[in-house]
Amino acid sequence: MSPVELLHFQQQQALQVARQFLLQQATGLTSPSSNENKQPAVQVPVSVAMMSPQMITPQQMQQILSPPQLQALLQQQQAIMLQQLQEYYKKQQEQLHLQLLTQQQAGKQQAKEQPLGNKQLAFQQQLLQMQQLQQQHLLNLQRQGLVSLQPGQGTVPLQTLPQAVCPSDLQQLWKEVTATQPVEDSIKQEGLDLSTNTSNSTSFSAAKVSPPISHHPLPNGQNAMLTQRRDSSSHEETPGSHPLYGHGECKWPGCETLCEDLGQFVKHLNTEHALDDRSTAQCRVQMQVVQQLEIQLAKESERLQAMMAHLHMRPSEPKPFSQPLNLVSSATLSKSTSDTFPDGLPHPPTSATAPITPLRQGPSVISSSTLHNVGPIRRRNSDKFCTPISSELAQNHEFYKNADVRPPFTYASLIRQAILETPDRQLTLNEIYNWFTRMFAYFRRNTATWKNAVRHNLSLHKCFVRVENVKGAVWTVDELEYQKRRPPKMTGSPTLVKNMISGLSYGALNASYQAALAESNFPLLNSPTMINTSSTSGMLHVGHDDVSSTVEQVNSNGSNSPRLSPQQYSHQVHVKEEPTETEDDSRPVSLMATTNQNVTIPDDRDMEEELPVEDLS
DNA sequence: TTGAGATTAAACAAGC
DNA sequence: GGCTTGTTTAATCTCA
Repeated sequence: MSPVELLHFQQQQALQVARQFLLQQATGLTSPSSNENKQPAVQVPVSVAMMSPQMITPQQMQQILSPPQLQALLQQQQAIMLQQLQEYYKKQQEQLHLQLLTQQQAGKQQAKEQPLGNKQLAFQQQLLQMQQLQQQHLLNLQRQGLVSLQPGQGTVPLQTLPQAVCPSDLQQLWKEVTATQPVEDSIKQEGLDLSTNTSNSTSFSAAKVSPPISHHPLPNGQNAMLTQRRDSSSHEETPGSHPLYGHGECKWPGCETLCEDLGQFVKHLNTEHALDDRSTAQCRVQMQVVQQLEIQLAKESERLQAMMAHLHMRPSEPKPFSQPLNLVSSATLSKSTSDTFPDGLPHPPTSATAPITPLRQGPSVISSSTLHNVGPIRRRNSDKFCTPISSELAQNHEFYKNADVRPPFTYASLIRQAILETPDRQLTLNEIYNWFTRMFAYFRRNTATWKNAVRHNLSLHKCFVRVENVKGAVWTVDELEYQKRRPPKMTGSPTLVKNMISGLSYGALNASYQAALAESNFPLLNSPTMINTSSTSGMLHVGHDDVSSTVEQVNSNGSNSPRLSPQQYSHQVHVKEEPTETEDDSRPVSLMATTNQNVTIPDDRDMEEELPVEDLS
């Protein structure tokens, strides 16, 4: 993208931001209910609210444009925004004045009964509010650096500017106003005195001012650039530009005094809008306006969150379901989710549903980047990063049970989980099938496919040991083999190791959600299902199963080596008798056949004796 | 680009 | 013979 294109793009963005704000302002002004809302104000950073989602980050801009270009760009944006805002406010003022005149004429007929019509007063108040809204918005813009003093304003006595009042000063003003004048009086005074300028010549003292532009850093780091731009001596902007000065007249609420140039305006500002009861009352009203705006913003934000929650959670869809943990795709969604649900976790679905998608979908339907279940993406994050599948299933049990979403786990991990969930750590093939269908809606169809896969996995992986008992053949898990089967891949990666330490390495989980899950996952890591104490599956590892279980965590813990952890290593020494590729090569049968033959023995006792014998071989 | 792992499909055998 | 269970191979896909 060339600088010219970027410039144009930025201008469009600035226009869009201005339009969005104007729309919000219009909504707030025309909404009668907004004035009735007396909820506590919610502090919402306007800089965030104003941020356009598609806005290019300052880092990107800095990479593309040179500092002078950036300065010119920002100045252009601000000029456009300011111009649009001023035009809008002027139109609003004209419209309100028109309505006011109409009401005044109508009010004259009722003047005998009501010296001052309520409607007229309401209009006046609305006009006042609108004007103060304009001022407040300009103040906000300036505080954020979106609108700044123009280069030519370097001569302006900044201490006289109303936006120079810092919050503490406003609080002081507030105290003064509340101590001297009731709110109603101040409003009424403003309402009746919109076009008069009767203030005295008291001026702001330097002690009561703060720097003209507060140094709230913008979230995207634009502060530095804007500061730099303020020091710039460039151009373009007409020197006679001021937030309260436009179209040759004073924009102070209710003033509209014509000023030929900025100097005259400044003089007018110092004399007519100095610190007095009237100005403090205006500040007080302005604070109320701000409060209402914040309430309105809070309402709109809440509405937005509800909309997003609706669109993502689809509660009214015929197949509602909650998203599993790793469905949260963005910080925004995460925020909305956490706001919607106090526990910060997606709530399980409340109703059983039919399969969401009849299509065969990729395992990683639940990746962070793919919120929706589309695309044959495969990602078995559980195996890759030793995901505590038990915790995942525990937290999203209802989801997987009802939603036709393929679980993001490998067949092997699912089979292992099914086996480990049983008290005796063993399952027949049919019981494994039942566990799959019971736990996952996804496995209630295409049975031939996934059952074949289950059988294939059971036979393929050495970690699954077939044991024949009196009831027939059952499958158990050799935890050690399971760990050996998948050596850690996070070799030397501090980040991954760190994630593993936390036990939250869902891979697809975003950082915020990982943080939210931290507490809930740790206890689950120690859940009984994660501790393998089965004597059956343990075979020769009786007494080591806890270690084996620990290995899963210890592995995650710190070993930055692809080799086994100390526990595993000692284990490996101890169980070196287990079939290895070399040993199998010397055998006439395959590894799997050997393993299975070794363990497919009449009873556990023989089985336990078998392997030490193999050790000797 | 490549290798490893996972998935899917299929063939085949054994047992009931 | 049909079904289930179990084994094995091969092709394909995904990801690091």
